[in-house]
Amino acid sequence: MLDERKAAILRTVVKEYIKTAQPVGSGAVAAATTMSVSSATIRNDMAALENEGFLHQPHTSAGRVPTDLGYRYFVDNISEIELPETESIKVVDFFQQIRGELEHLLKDTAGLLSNMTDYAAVVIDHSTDSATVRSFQLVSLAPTVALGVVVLSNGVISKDTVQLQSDVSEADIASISRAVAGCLEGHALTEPGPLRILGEPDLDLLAERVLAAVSGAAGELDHVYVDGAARVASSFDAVDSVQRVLTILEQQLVVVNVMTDVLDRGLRVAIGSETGVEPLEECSVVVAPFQVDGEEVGSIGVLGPTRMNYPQAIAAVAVVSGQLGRRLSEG
Amino acid sequence: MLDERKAAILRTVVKEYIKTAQPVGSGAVAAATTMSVSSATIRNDMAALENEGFLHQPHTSAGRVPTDLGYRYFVDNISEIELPETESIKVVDFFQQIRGELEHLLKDTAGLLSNMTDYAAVVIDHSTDSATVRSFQLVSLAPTVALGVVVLSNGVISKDTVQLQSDVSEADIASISRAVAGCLEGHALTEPGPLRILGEPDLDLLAERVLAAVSGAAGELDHVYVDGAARVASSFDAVDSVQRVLTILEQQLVVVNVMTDVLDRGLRVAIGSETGVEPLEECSVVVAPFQVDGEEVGSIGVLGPTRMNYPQAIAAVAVVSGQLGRRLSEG
DNA sequence: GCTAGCAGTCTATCGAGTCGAGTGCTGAGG
DNA sequence: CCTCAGCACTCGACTCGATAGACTGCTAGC
Repeated sequence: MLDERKAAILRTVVKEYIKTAQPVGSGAVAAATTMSVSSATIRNDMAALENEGFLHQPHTSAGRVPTDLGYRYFVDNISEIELPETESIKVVDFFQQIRGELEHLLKDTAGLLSNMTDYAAVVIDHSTDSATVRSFQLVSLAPTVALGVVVLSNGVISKDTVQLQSDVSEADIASISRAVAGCLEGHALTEPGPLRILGEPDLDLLAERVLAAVSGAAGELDHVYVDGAARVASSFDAVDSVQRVLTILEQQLVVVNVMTDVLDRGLRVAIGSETGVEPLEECSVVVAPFQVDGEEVGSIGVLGPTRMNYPQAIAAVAVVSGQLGRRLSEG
Repeated sequence: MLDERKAAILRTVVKEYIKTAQPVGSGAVAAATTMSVSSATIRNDMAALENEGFLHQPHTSAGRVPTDLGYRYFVDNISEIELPETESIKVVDFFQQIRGELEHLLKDTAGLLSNMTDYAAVVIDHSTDSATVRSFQLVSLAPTVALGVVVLSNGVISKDTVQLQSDVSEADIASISRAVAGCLEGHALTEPGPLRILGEPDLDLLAERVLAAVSGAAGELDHVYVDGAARVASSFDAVDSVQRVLTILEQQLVVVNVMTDVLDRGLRVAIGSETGVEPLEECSVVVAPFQVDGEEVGSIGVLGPTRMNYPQAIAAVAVVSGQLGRRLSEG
């Protein structure tokens, strides 16, 4: 545990470093706080903080830079999480005015969050896991290809093509369609009801395959929306850092894993190596789940440099996730 | 017009610069060619080439760098467009093995192209404009919200939500659904057939609104797939160049405009400012349309630095667009 | 028309020297 | 025991001058 003064010093070092991106010296800390101690005292404490692993000195005669541990202490002790009112109003307005498909809403939410924070933003939606099927239809595309189309209660559509070995008549397709629809409608896609027997072995087999294909496609339904990837570029000064991060951001699977992982560990913020992904060592992630009708159905987050404006990012993520949940609960 | 030797010199300068990213001197040109002239002669020609606008000298006592005009001459006079056989085989294999939805196919095609060239790749699909409707269904989502779902002959789904003023019974939704389906099925989404009159003014009005909404959504169907955006990072050495380019790549509308623009002007390659977009001044674009059954239904392209390996990129784009068209024509 | 040779130009690099920011330590004072 | 002014020290950043090297343009001879 840190005594109060050291904690204050650590806080100011982090804040200053976030602001200036330059190593922070004892003089700068003395100037930036209202503390009535001299820079010499601060120097002693900073040396101690370095020993304890919270700060790092790039070289003698340079100021200090926070370590991941330093940032960690900082975010664990943030008291005031507040967004300037103009910002919160922007968010509320955004969710009041937005109309249209769920997909667009989520994409635009990522855009909003990225805009507010100036980092890359991610929205992950698995509300589809718990949505119920409103309609199912099997549509014949080509002589031996059919497409199963599922409409879910949240307006999302899931589909999967099914290869048919031999020609199947339109009438048979229709009856398979009805049978599968019967066992899906009203249920979650992953938990279909019993499949009504059609009587013809060929068709029953096909119906089962269709059902398996369609409910199997449910796994792909973790929809991911990334926006503002370009913004992370300005946070780094080495081109290859930028490339590493962008490469990760392009792999949506990795992004999803990182975010769910962080949430599973009960964290809201993952700093540097805490992300668990080596190319993100210079990055931090701030996440929050969002809820619809009390149930967690997705998560949103931002990804930026470890030298991130945590209070602002945490506040933005919190407000947006709250408002997004509210908006989605309204339908 | 350039005499043969100057042309050869320009070619080598471009090739060397593409390879090394360093200004190319007369000595390097002499060493890289089989020409039996001395560096002094080459010097004279290079000075002339600079006067004519094909080369640029960053400063006295530096080698020369191609201008956009120099690249233009180079690409206009590329003779052998050939991909190493191993590469072409990779492409053919790729299209033989790939299965599944059109969307995944196109996304993976972008991935393939990016992989081959090491630049960002773009695939634009407007095959949906000419696809015919296989099925239409109106699904009720909430008391006053319904979703029109269109399944097209290429397996693509288009949808649009429709707000209903008042409660509409399930039976009425079904009859609207049938009416709209009747006038859409078998037609292109943009050219529906006549709408069957239901007799009830309220429902007819609603049916028209649904039809308008659904065929209006067709405009959004220009599907764009971008892959390998991260790769462009390594092509530049200034972080803000990277950011400018990435910002453009994130705006799919701009990307589509640039690519269709280039094709409309009858070009296959746009170099630097030829792209018509200011942030892409340091970039070049190589595009090709792809055809299904003889009809152009989309385009693919790569985006990289002006210092691009044009022969390789042009060859890759050509081969991939050809194979993609062939694959899609097979169904 | 070509080219060897040469003088001239400009960059990149290196070392020396200086500046300044910031440190750690010490010793005096509360 | 804590605080702090003072001081010597360290080390990166910047400047300057000199040097080396990469090219060039020009000239004069073949």
